Amino acid sequence: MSDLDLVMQRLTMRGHRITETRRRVLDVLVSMPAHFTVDDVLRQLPDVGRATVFRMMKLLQDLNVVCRVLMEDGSLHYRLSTRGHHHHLVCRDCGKVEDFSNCDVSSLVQQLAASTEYEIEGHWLEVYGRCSTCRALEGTAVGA
Amino acid sequence: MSDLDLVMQRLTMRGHRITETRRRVLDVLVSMPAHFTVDDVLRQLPDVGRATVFRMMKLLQDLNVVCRVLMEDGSLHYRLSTRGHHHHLVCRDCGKVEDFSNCDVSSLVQQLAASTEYEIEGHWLEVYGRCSTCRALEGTAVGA
DNA sequence: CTTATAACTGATACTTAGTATCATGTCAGA
DNA sequence: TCTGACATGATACTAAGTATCAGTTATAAG
Repeated sequence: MSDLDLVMQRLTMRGHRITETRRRVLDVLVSMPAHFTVDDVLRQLPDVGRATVFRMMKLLQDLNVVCRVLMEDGSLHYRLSTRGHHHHLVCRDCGKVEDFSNCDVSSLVQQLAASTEYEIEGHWLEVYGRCSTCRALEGTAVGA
Repeated sequence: MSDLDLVMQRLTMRGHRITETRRRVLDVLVSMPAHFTVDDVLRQLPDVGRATVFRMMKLLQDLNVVCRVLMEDGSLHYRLSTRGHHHHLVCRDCGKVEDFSNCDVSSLVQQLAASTEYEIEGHWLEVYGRCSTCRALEGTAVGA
């Protein structure tokens, strides 16, 4: 059973319907690069409505199929989610996104909880930098 | 010398001018709650142009006077910045925002740098939870 | 295999956040 | 006080997302 079928199954399990449009959007999503916008998706599916794709992205966020990435410029993109809690390491040159979940924010969170008396329920962490490929490229660039 | 004067000084030092509008916007900013939107500011200054306030917010971000807060719903608000690098602890009930800078993300960052060969240049961390006040309130609430 | 209906769709219009343009106004240095 | 670069406000625009609504379709009950 393919990943797409799994998503379909999760949809029906939640009382949602499997439609041709949803199938087509999902097909496009898996072919997308590291991160994308709704308009990227729409460009590949000109006959699908804007609202439909936005509705679907919200659905897929609930289902943990996609998540949002906060870019360094403050804009939010979408991306296929690895299952469960994770964070993003974003290359600010090529835009590549890597996940990591071995985040030891937990100790920080405990520390915070103790010092502030907050009941911590979640966190959002994005790390920005430059991937090895982009660093290598800069080494060979002229103007660098 | 007041905080506002300090900001003015920083503006002139960077070659910007002190205008009546800027003074008025700054006055409003310091009277704002924990976080706010540009429209919150505009409501208090109906005769100031939208673009002007947005321009000013960008300027003030450069000057480290304000920063942006990512709310749990994904919307971005502004807030007066504590000087320098820090993160936000946001109460999802009352919206209160606290800063913390004793973040030991540095060890995490080092770990990431080693395992991914990224050159890490920055990070964004927001922690969500419920402050002690809101937790206490829930204890007394009926429907809880 | 029908059929009823709740869910889905696309169009449209709207909202919110922010940017671009441009003619007018004004700060601040010479 | 003059002057030009900087700042302003109006306007129009873009981008991201939501609301509404009439028409379509999946699906499950009969």
